[in-house]
Amino acid sequence: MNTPDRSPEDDRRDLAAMMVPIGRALTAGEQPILAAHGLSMWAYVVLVALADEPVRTQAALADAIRADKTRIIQVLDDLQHRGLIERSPDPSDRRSHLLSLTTAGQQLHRTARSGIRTYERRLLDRLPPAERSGLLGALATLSSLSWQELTAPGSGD
Amino acid sequence: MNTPDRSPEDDRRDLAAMMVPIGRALTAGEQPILAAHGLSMWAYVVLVALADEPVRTQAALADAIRADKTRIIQVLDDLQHRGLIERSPDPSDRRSHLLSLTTAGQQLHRTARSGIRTYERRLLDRLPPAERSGLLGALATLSSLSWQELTAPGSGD
DNA sequence: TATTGTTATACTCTATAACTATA
DNA sequence: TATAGTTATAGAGTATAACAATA
Repeated sequence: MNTPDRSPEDDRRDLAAMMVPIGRALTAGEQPILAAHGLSMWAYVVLVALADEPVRTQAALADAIRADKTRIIQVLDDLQHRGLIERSPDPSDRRSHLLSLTTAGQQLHRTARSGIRTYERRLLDRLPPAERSGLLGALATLSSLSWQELTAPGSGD
Repeated sequence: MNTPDRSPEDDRRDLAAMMVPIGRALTAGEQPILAAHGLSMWAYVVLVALADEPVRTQAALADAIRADKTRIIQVLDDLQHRGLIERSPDPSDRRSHLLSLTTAGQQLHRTARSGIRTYERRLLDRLPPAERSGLLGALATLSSLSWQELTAPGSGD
């Protein structure tokens, strides 16, 4: 049995062992920025999800942000009471609520997102340009892959 | 107030919004590989931490892997019962246990790590070379930063 | 019968407090 | 008294089950 070829790249920590702690740090870094606007992480995720276009049901929203439908109810309650989102009963199906941002919600989303971008820019400035653009490109590419492709690549995807 | 300059890079999802789900997927992708060797994620993390050199106390190990000292006890119990690690009482201070891998533990670590690398290689093969090397470089750079530098970059670090 | 939204419950993971044995 | 390891307990976050309203 020969020693397999090892590229220099192989002498590194496992991907998840680097990615997960960095993700935790990013979350921790965003937290005070969001808290300054009275937003929890889930509340911000909801604002982001509704920013592009309204969503027809709470279940669809939960699905889109990979959350449990029971988990976002209190988040939606709070956002609604603060006038940041609207829950309009669908006249054609009174079971479901059309979810959309109010003007105040749109503004808060833009403000919070801007704060997060400033934070991210400061962090990314510590990376050499090639790493910075490679990271952003790789994250975009990986984000576009399905769960199956991410968790079992090369096995019939 | 003018519209601020926006580079094309700014038209993307938030870093954490991409990094955290990818980290979860990587963890999920590793899980069956580890389970095939009877290893939990924490058990694997312990093997990795002990692979380079023994650790003098359980508290120091917990610290090194960012775990609570109470959390790794059952993991250590299991690894010890399976003959993968040794807990040798320190003769000079019988409160503490020197932790080290047995030969079987070293072998299992190498085997599991190799399986994980194969998985990661298949996934990384889906990335263009520049993204792949940029990602690995960026993850290494970011991993080397302190918590303070990651969560509050540019504010006196 | 199935689905939307909701509430109540249980489960998992993690952290805190309290104990023992050594020092 | 302080520390290493352990056990027991409590807390946060999450998912599951059960319910009422509507289709």
